[in-house]
Amino acid sequence: MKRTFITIKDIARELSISASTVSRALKDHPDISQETKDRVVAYAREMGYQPNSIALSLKSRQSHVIGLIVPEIVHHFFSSVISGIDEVASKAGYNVIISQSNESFEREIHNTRTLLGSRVDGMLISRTKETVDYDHFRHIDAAGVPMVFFDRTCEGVNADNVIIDDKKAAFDATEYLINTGCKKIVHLKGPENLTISHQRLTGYRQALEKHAIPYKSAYVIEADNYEKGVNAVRRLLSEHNLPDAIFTVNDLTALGAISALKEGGIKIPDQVSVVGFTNGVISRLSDPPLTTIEQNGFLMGEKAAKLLLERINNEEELPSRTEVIPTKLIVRKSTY
Amino acid sequence: MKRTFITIKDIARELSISASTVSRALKDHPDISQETKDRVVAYAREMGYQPNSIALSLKSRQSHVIGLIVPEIVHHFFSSVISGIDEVASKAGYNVIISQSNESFEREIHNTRTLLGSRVDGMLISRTKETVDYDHFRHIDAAGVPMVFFDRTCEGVNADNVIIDDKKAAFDATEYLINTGCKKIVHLKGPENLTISHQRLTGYRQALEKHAIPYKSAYVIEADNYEKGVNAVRRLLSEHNLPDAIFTVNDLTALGAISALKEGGIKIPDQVSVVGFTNGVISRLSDPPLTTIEQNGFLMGEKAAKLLLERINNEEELPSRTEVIPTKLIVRKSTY
DNA sequence: ATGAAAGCGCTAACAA
DNA sequence: TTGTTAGCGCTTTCAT
Repeated sequence: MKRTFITIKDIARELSISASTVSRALKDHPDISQETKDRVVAYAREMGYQPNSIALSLKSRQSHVIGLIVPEIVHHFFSSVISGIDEVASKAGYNVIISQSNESFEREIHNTRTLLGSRVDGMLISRTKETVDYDHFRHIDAAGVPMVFFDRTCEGVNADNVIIDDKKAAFDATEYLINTGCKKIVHLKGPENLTISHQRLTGYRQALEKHAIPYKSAYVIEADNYEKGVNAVRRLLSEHNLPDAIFTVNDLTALGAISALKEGGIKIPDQVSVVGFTNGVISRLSDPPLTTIEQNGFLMGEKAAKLLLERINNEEELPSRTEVIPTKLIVRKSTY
Repeated sequence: MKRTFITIKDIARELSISASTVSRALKDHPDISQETKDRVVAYAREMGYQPNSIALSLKSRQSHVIGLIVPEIVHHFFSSVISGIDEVASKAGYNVIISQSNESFEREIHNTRTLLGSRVDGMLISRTKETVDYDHFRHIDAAGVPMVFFDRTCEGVNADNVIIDDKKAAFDATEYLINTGCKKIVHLKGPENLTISHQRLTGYRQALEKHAIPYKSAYVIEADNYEKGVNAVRRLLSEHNLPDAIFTVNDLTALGAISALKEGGIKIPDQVSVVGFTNGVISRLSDPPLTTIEQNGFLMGEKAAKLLLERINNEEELPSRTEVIPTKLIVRKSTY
């Protein structure tokens, strides 16, 4: 299977003109006579000439490629982000090279090296949970390649960040529960070592505080996946410690909670309201449909790509910016 | 923000040797003295030298990049495929440029052009539902760029295909329904234009035939998303034409069907059994959990990438191959 | 209006 | 053992 790409030289030889004339004719340069242009364009089209962007990249020192590193592709949130990135990038004439770190620090480092070798014009990164050392990112910056972090930021690295306001989102969710009459609100929180867990917990506490509801540590339980959600709620039920609302760190955990509640014969939302976080596909389709926080991954991807393109196309050093993607409470049938 | 990449020339100048010596030293060429190698390697490492793969690509006429076109990234099945592709590609030293067609024929054509321009070494494609004309794919073949289609194939195009045994999977699903006592089995099928739709319909028919259940065209309705699933079943209900089972072309449609059944007060699976197709995350979490066909996207991605790499690394023309990924019926609570 | 030549970063055949 | 040269495909001064 051998490649058969026609080049500018081929066209030049065939039409007995020089390569530079062909090049100019192809880009409608004013110096070239209409007749020559017509001949060149006609022949190029006939032969299906496709400019070699590798040669262009080498010449212009611009690859028109954006490097992307995500922890996992198979994840509704991240794939939404990727989709948003692709949308903006392709419109601007950029290609996207994708790579996943699989939450492995080693792989993340390897990915940055590869992308640097590919001379990507910029990188979009969501770091792994493991990543605590940012030298590889500083190295990218030192090479003069702009970066934008999304969802998971890196303090102290010269780059833009795109995040959501976790604290406010959690506050909104909790306040909504309070406003619909709930007083005993359990929070199923995320792992200690993630910033989002803290932020969301803080938003929850602030809402309670505002409405003079005492904070009870027994009502905050670590659970961030389906199974843990099931177990946490089963325990509450067995202790006859039924709350009137549950606010979870993500949708899957909420579904686990709902499953355990149903199992215990508890009516949702009549006896217990449930609010999730993310607004993934599943939240719309669960039974009952889940009230949740919309965390717009597509928008985050679009925004991150736009910030990156701005940086790429700006000669001057821009100051580090942090963009906050708005969230929204989506009320469905798991609450009043 | 200006790029600061060090080149072989820079190293050569600094060490007062020629560029070719540096090049050879860096790849441990036997001709070069150990001393020179040491100096070069040390300096290169110190300066963080990263070979410019664009220059390498131009020289070697190999980009080590695979082009990927999917209809939609935000889709559990496709993101699984992408993940599998990335796994194999990155291990083999290939990058993946991703692009989505958004089920638009125009965009698909545009994507193929762009990727061709990028001189990708091969393409992995799942075409849009709209695509009926394959000239743009033939053009890729004419350029000598190998292709592998996955999930959605293109008859008459010189390429490999990776599919699942849709016919058998549909047969298995339908026969399972029959074996659990169902006789009036509705099939919500996919669009005419996709081979998978036909295959799944055929499997459904063959199962009926085997068990001497007459095929009724009124029981086969085109519906391939949530809303259409809802509508199709609502119509059946309003016509008092309740089946005892529904087999759908994908999970989302099944959930739509379930939603409409619940709305009509129909018990699942007591009155109607439901079987989906794909085994995405949602199927495990729906209420009731959905019986479905496991369609291993990750494996499909891995296989497709492997076939493509084989083609890329083989000079000889290989015959068109079709690889079938095994499926499995996952029985949950939406059936007996 | 067109052509010749140089160069982007790298490799490899050929010289020395 | 190392250097010189040419060339991958293209653009772009600088001639003509």
